[in-house]
Amino acid sequence: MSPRPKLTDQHPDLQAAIRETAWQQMAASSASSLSLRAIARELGITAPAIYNYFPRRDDLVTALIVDAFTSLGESQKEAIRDLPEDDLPARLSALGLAYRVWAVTYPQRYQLIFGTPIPGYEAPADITVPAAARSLVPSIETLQALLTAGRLRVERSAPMTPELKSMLEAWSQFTGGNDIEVLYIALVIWSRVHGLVSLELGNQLPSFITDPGEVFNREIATLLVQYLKE
Amino acid sequence: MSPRPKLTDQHPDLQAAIRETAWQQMAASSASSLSLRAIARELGITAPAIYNYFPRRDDLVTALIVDAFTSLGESQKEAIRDLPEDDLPARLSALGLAYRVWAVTYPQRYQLIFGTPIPGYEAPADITVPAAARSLVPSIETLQALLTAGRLRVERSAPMTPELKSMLEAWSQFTGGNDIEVLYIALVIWSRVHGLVSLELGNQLPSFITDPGEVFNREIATLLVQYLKE
DNA sequence: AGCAATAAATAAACAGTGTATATTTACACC
DNA sequence: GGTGTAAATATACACTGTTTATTTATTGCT
Repeated sequence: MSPRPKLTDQHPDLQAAIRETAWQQMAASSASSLSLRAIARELGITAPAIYNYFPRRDDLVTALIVDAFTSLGESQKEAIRDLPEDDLPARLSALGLAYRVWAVTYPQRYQLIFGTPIPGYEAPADITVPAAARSLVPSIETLQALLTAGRLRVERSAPMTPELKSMLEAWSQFTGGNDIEVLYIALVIWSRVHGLVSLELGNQLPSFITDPGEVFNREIATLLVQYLKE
Repeated sequence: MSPRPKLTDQHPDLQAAIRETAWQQMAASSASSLSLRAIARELGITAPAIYNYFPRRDDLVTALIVDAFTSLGESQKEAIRDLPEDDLPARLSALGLAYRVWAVTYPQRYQLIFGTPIPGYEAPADITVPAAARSLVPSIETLQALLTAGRLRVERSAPMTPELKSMLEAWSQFTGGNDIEVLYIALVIWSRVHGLVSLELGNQLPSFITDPGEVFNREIATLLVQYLKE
């Protein structure tokens, strides 16, 4: 085999092909089974060739994480696209349910983002945190609309310390003026939804919970009861 | 070196020494840096020698996971030991706060249990799930005591489907007759606490949340407001 | 058109991993 | 005191990510 294949012989977009093959292999077994050599074998190239597109394995992993976050963000937008803009409770509920559906549908993407399946890999926070924040946008917008409509119940929370308030205010300045109570509730709702999904996918729920979706659905319904009024 | 060292020359309890060294190395770097060969080097033995104590690497990992769950359970018991038995809100709060303190103190143990840091490792649910359930016992007992004292607010949750009810009843039968609403609330409180801690340790919280403990503390306080009455 | 520069691949090698096999030897027991 | 067993070693295999030097297709310049 010649050291450099003719343009016509090789993949049109090897960079994308590598990512795609990586996803295929992670779907076939688990997120931790990512292997540069295996990807190279599948694509009919040698392992070092990948280094032209991803200087280190970690760069490939980071690219995959961005892919996964994008997929999550899309699914969140999708979830409320066909719902009437004024049915805010329905939209909030749909966002929560869609989070779990996405995670159960693509467990590898979920594990890649929220687990730590790649040994020695440390996610660059400057890339992953904004990507994560982007997928939170639909919930933040919905909660803000609820507050504006006077339908968000904020009085049933414990008081905020000045420290908490100032952190949330910094965040608010960044998002362009969301109410800090909106940001807080978005954060804790996310973490509630995330917590349940994380335990479900990690097989950590008590074995009696044969259908975690049942618990999840009730928790979403309870969220509405706890945080919405009227 | 002779194929078998004299008893006086070797570690008194090699099995324990292997686990201990594994913890040391995971603490030194990360949970994913577990390596049989590195452990063997540290102990002055060869890698295959470990197979006398753990037939596969996964068996060592499972033993470590049990260790970690035991540590978590101890810390939960410890958290309420010195609190008066009748101050149930204080006990519930202490259990929640102790969960995070434990996780932040021993991130490797936490990652080992709830992350998936070991490639290709699949936890045997028949071992890990009971271990996880054991560390839930203190919260379940506290919530049950709250219900008995008429201080648990159960009316602010969404209704249960028959399916959910029957799963919880099976669980109740196993724990020896806890109220199913107690089990449900224990589960969702755990998942709420777990969700926040998981995002904090995974560095997934928005960068503005410079002190996640602040969010956590308010969430524990809010939990008390939402689920306790009087 | 021809030549130099660049870019993208290969080949080979290194250090590391988990694991299987065969071999050696210290210990325990009859 | 010999025998059997158990616990270690030595060796080897197949894998991993990564580095280096080498080769060659493509591109740009004169």
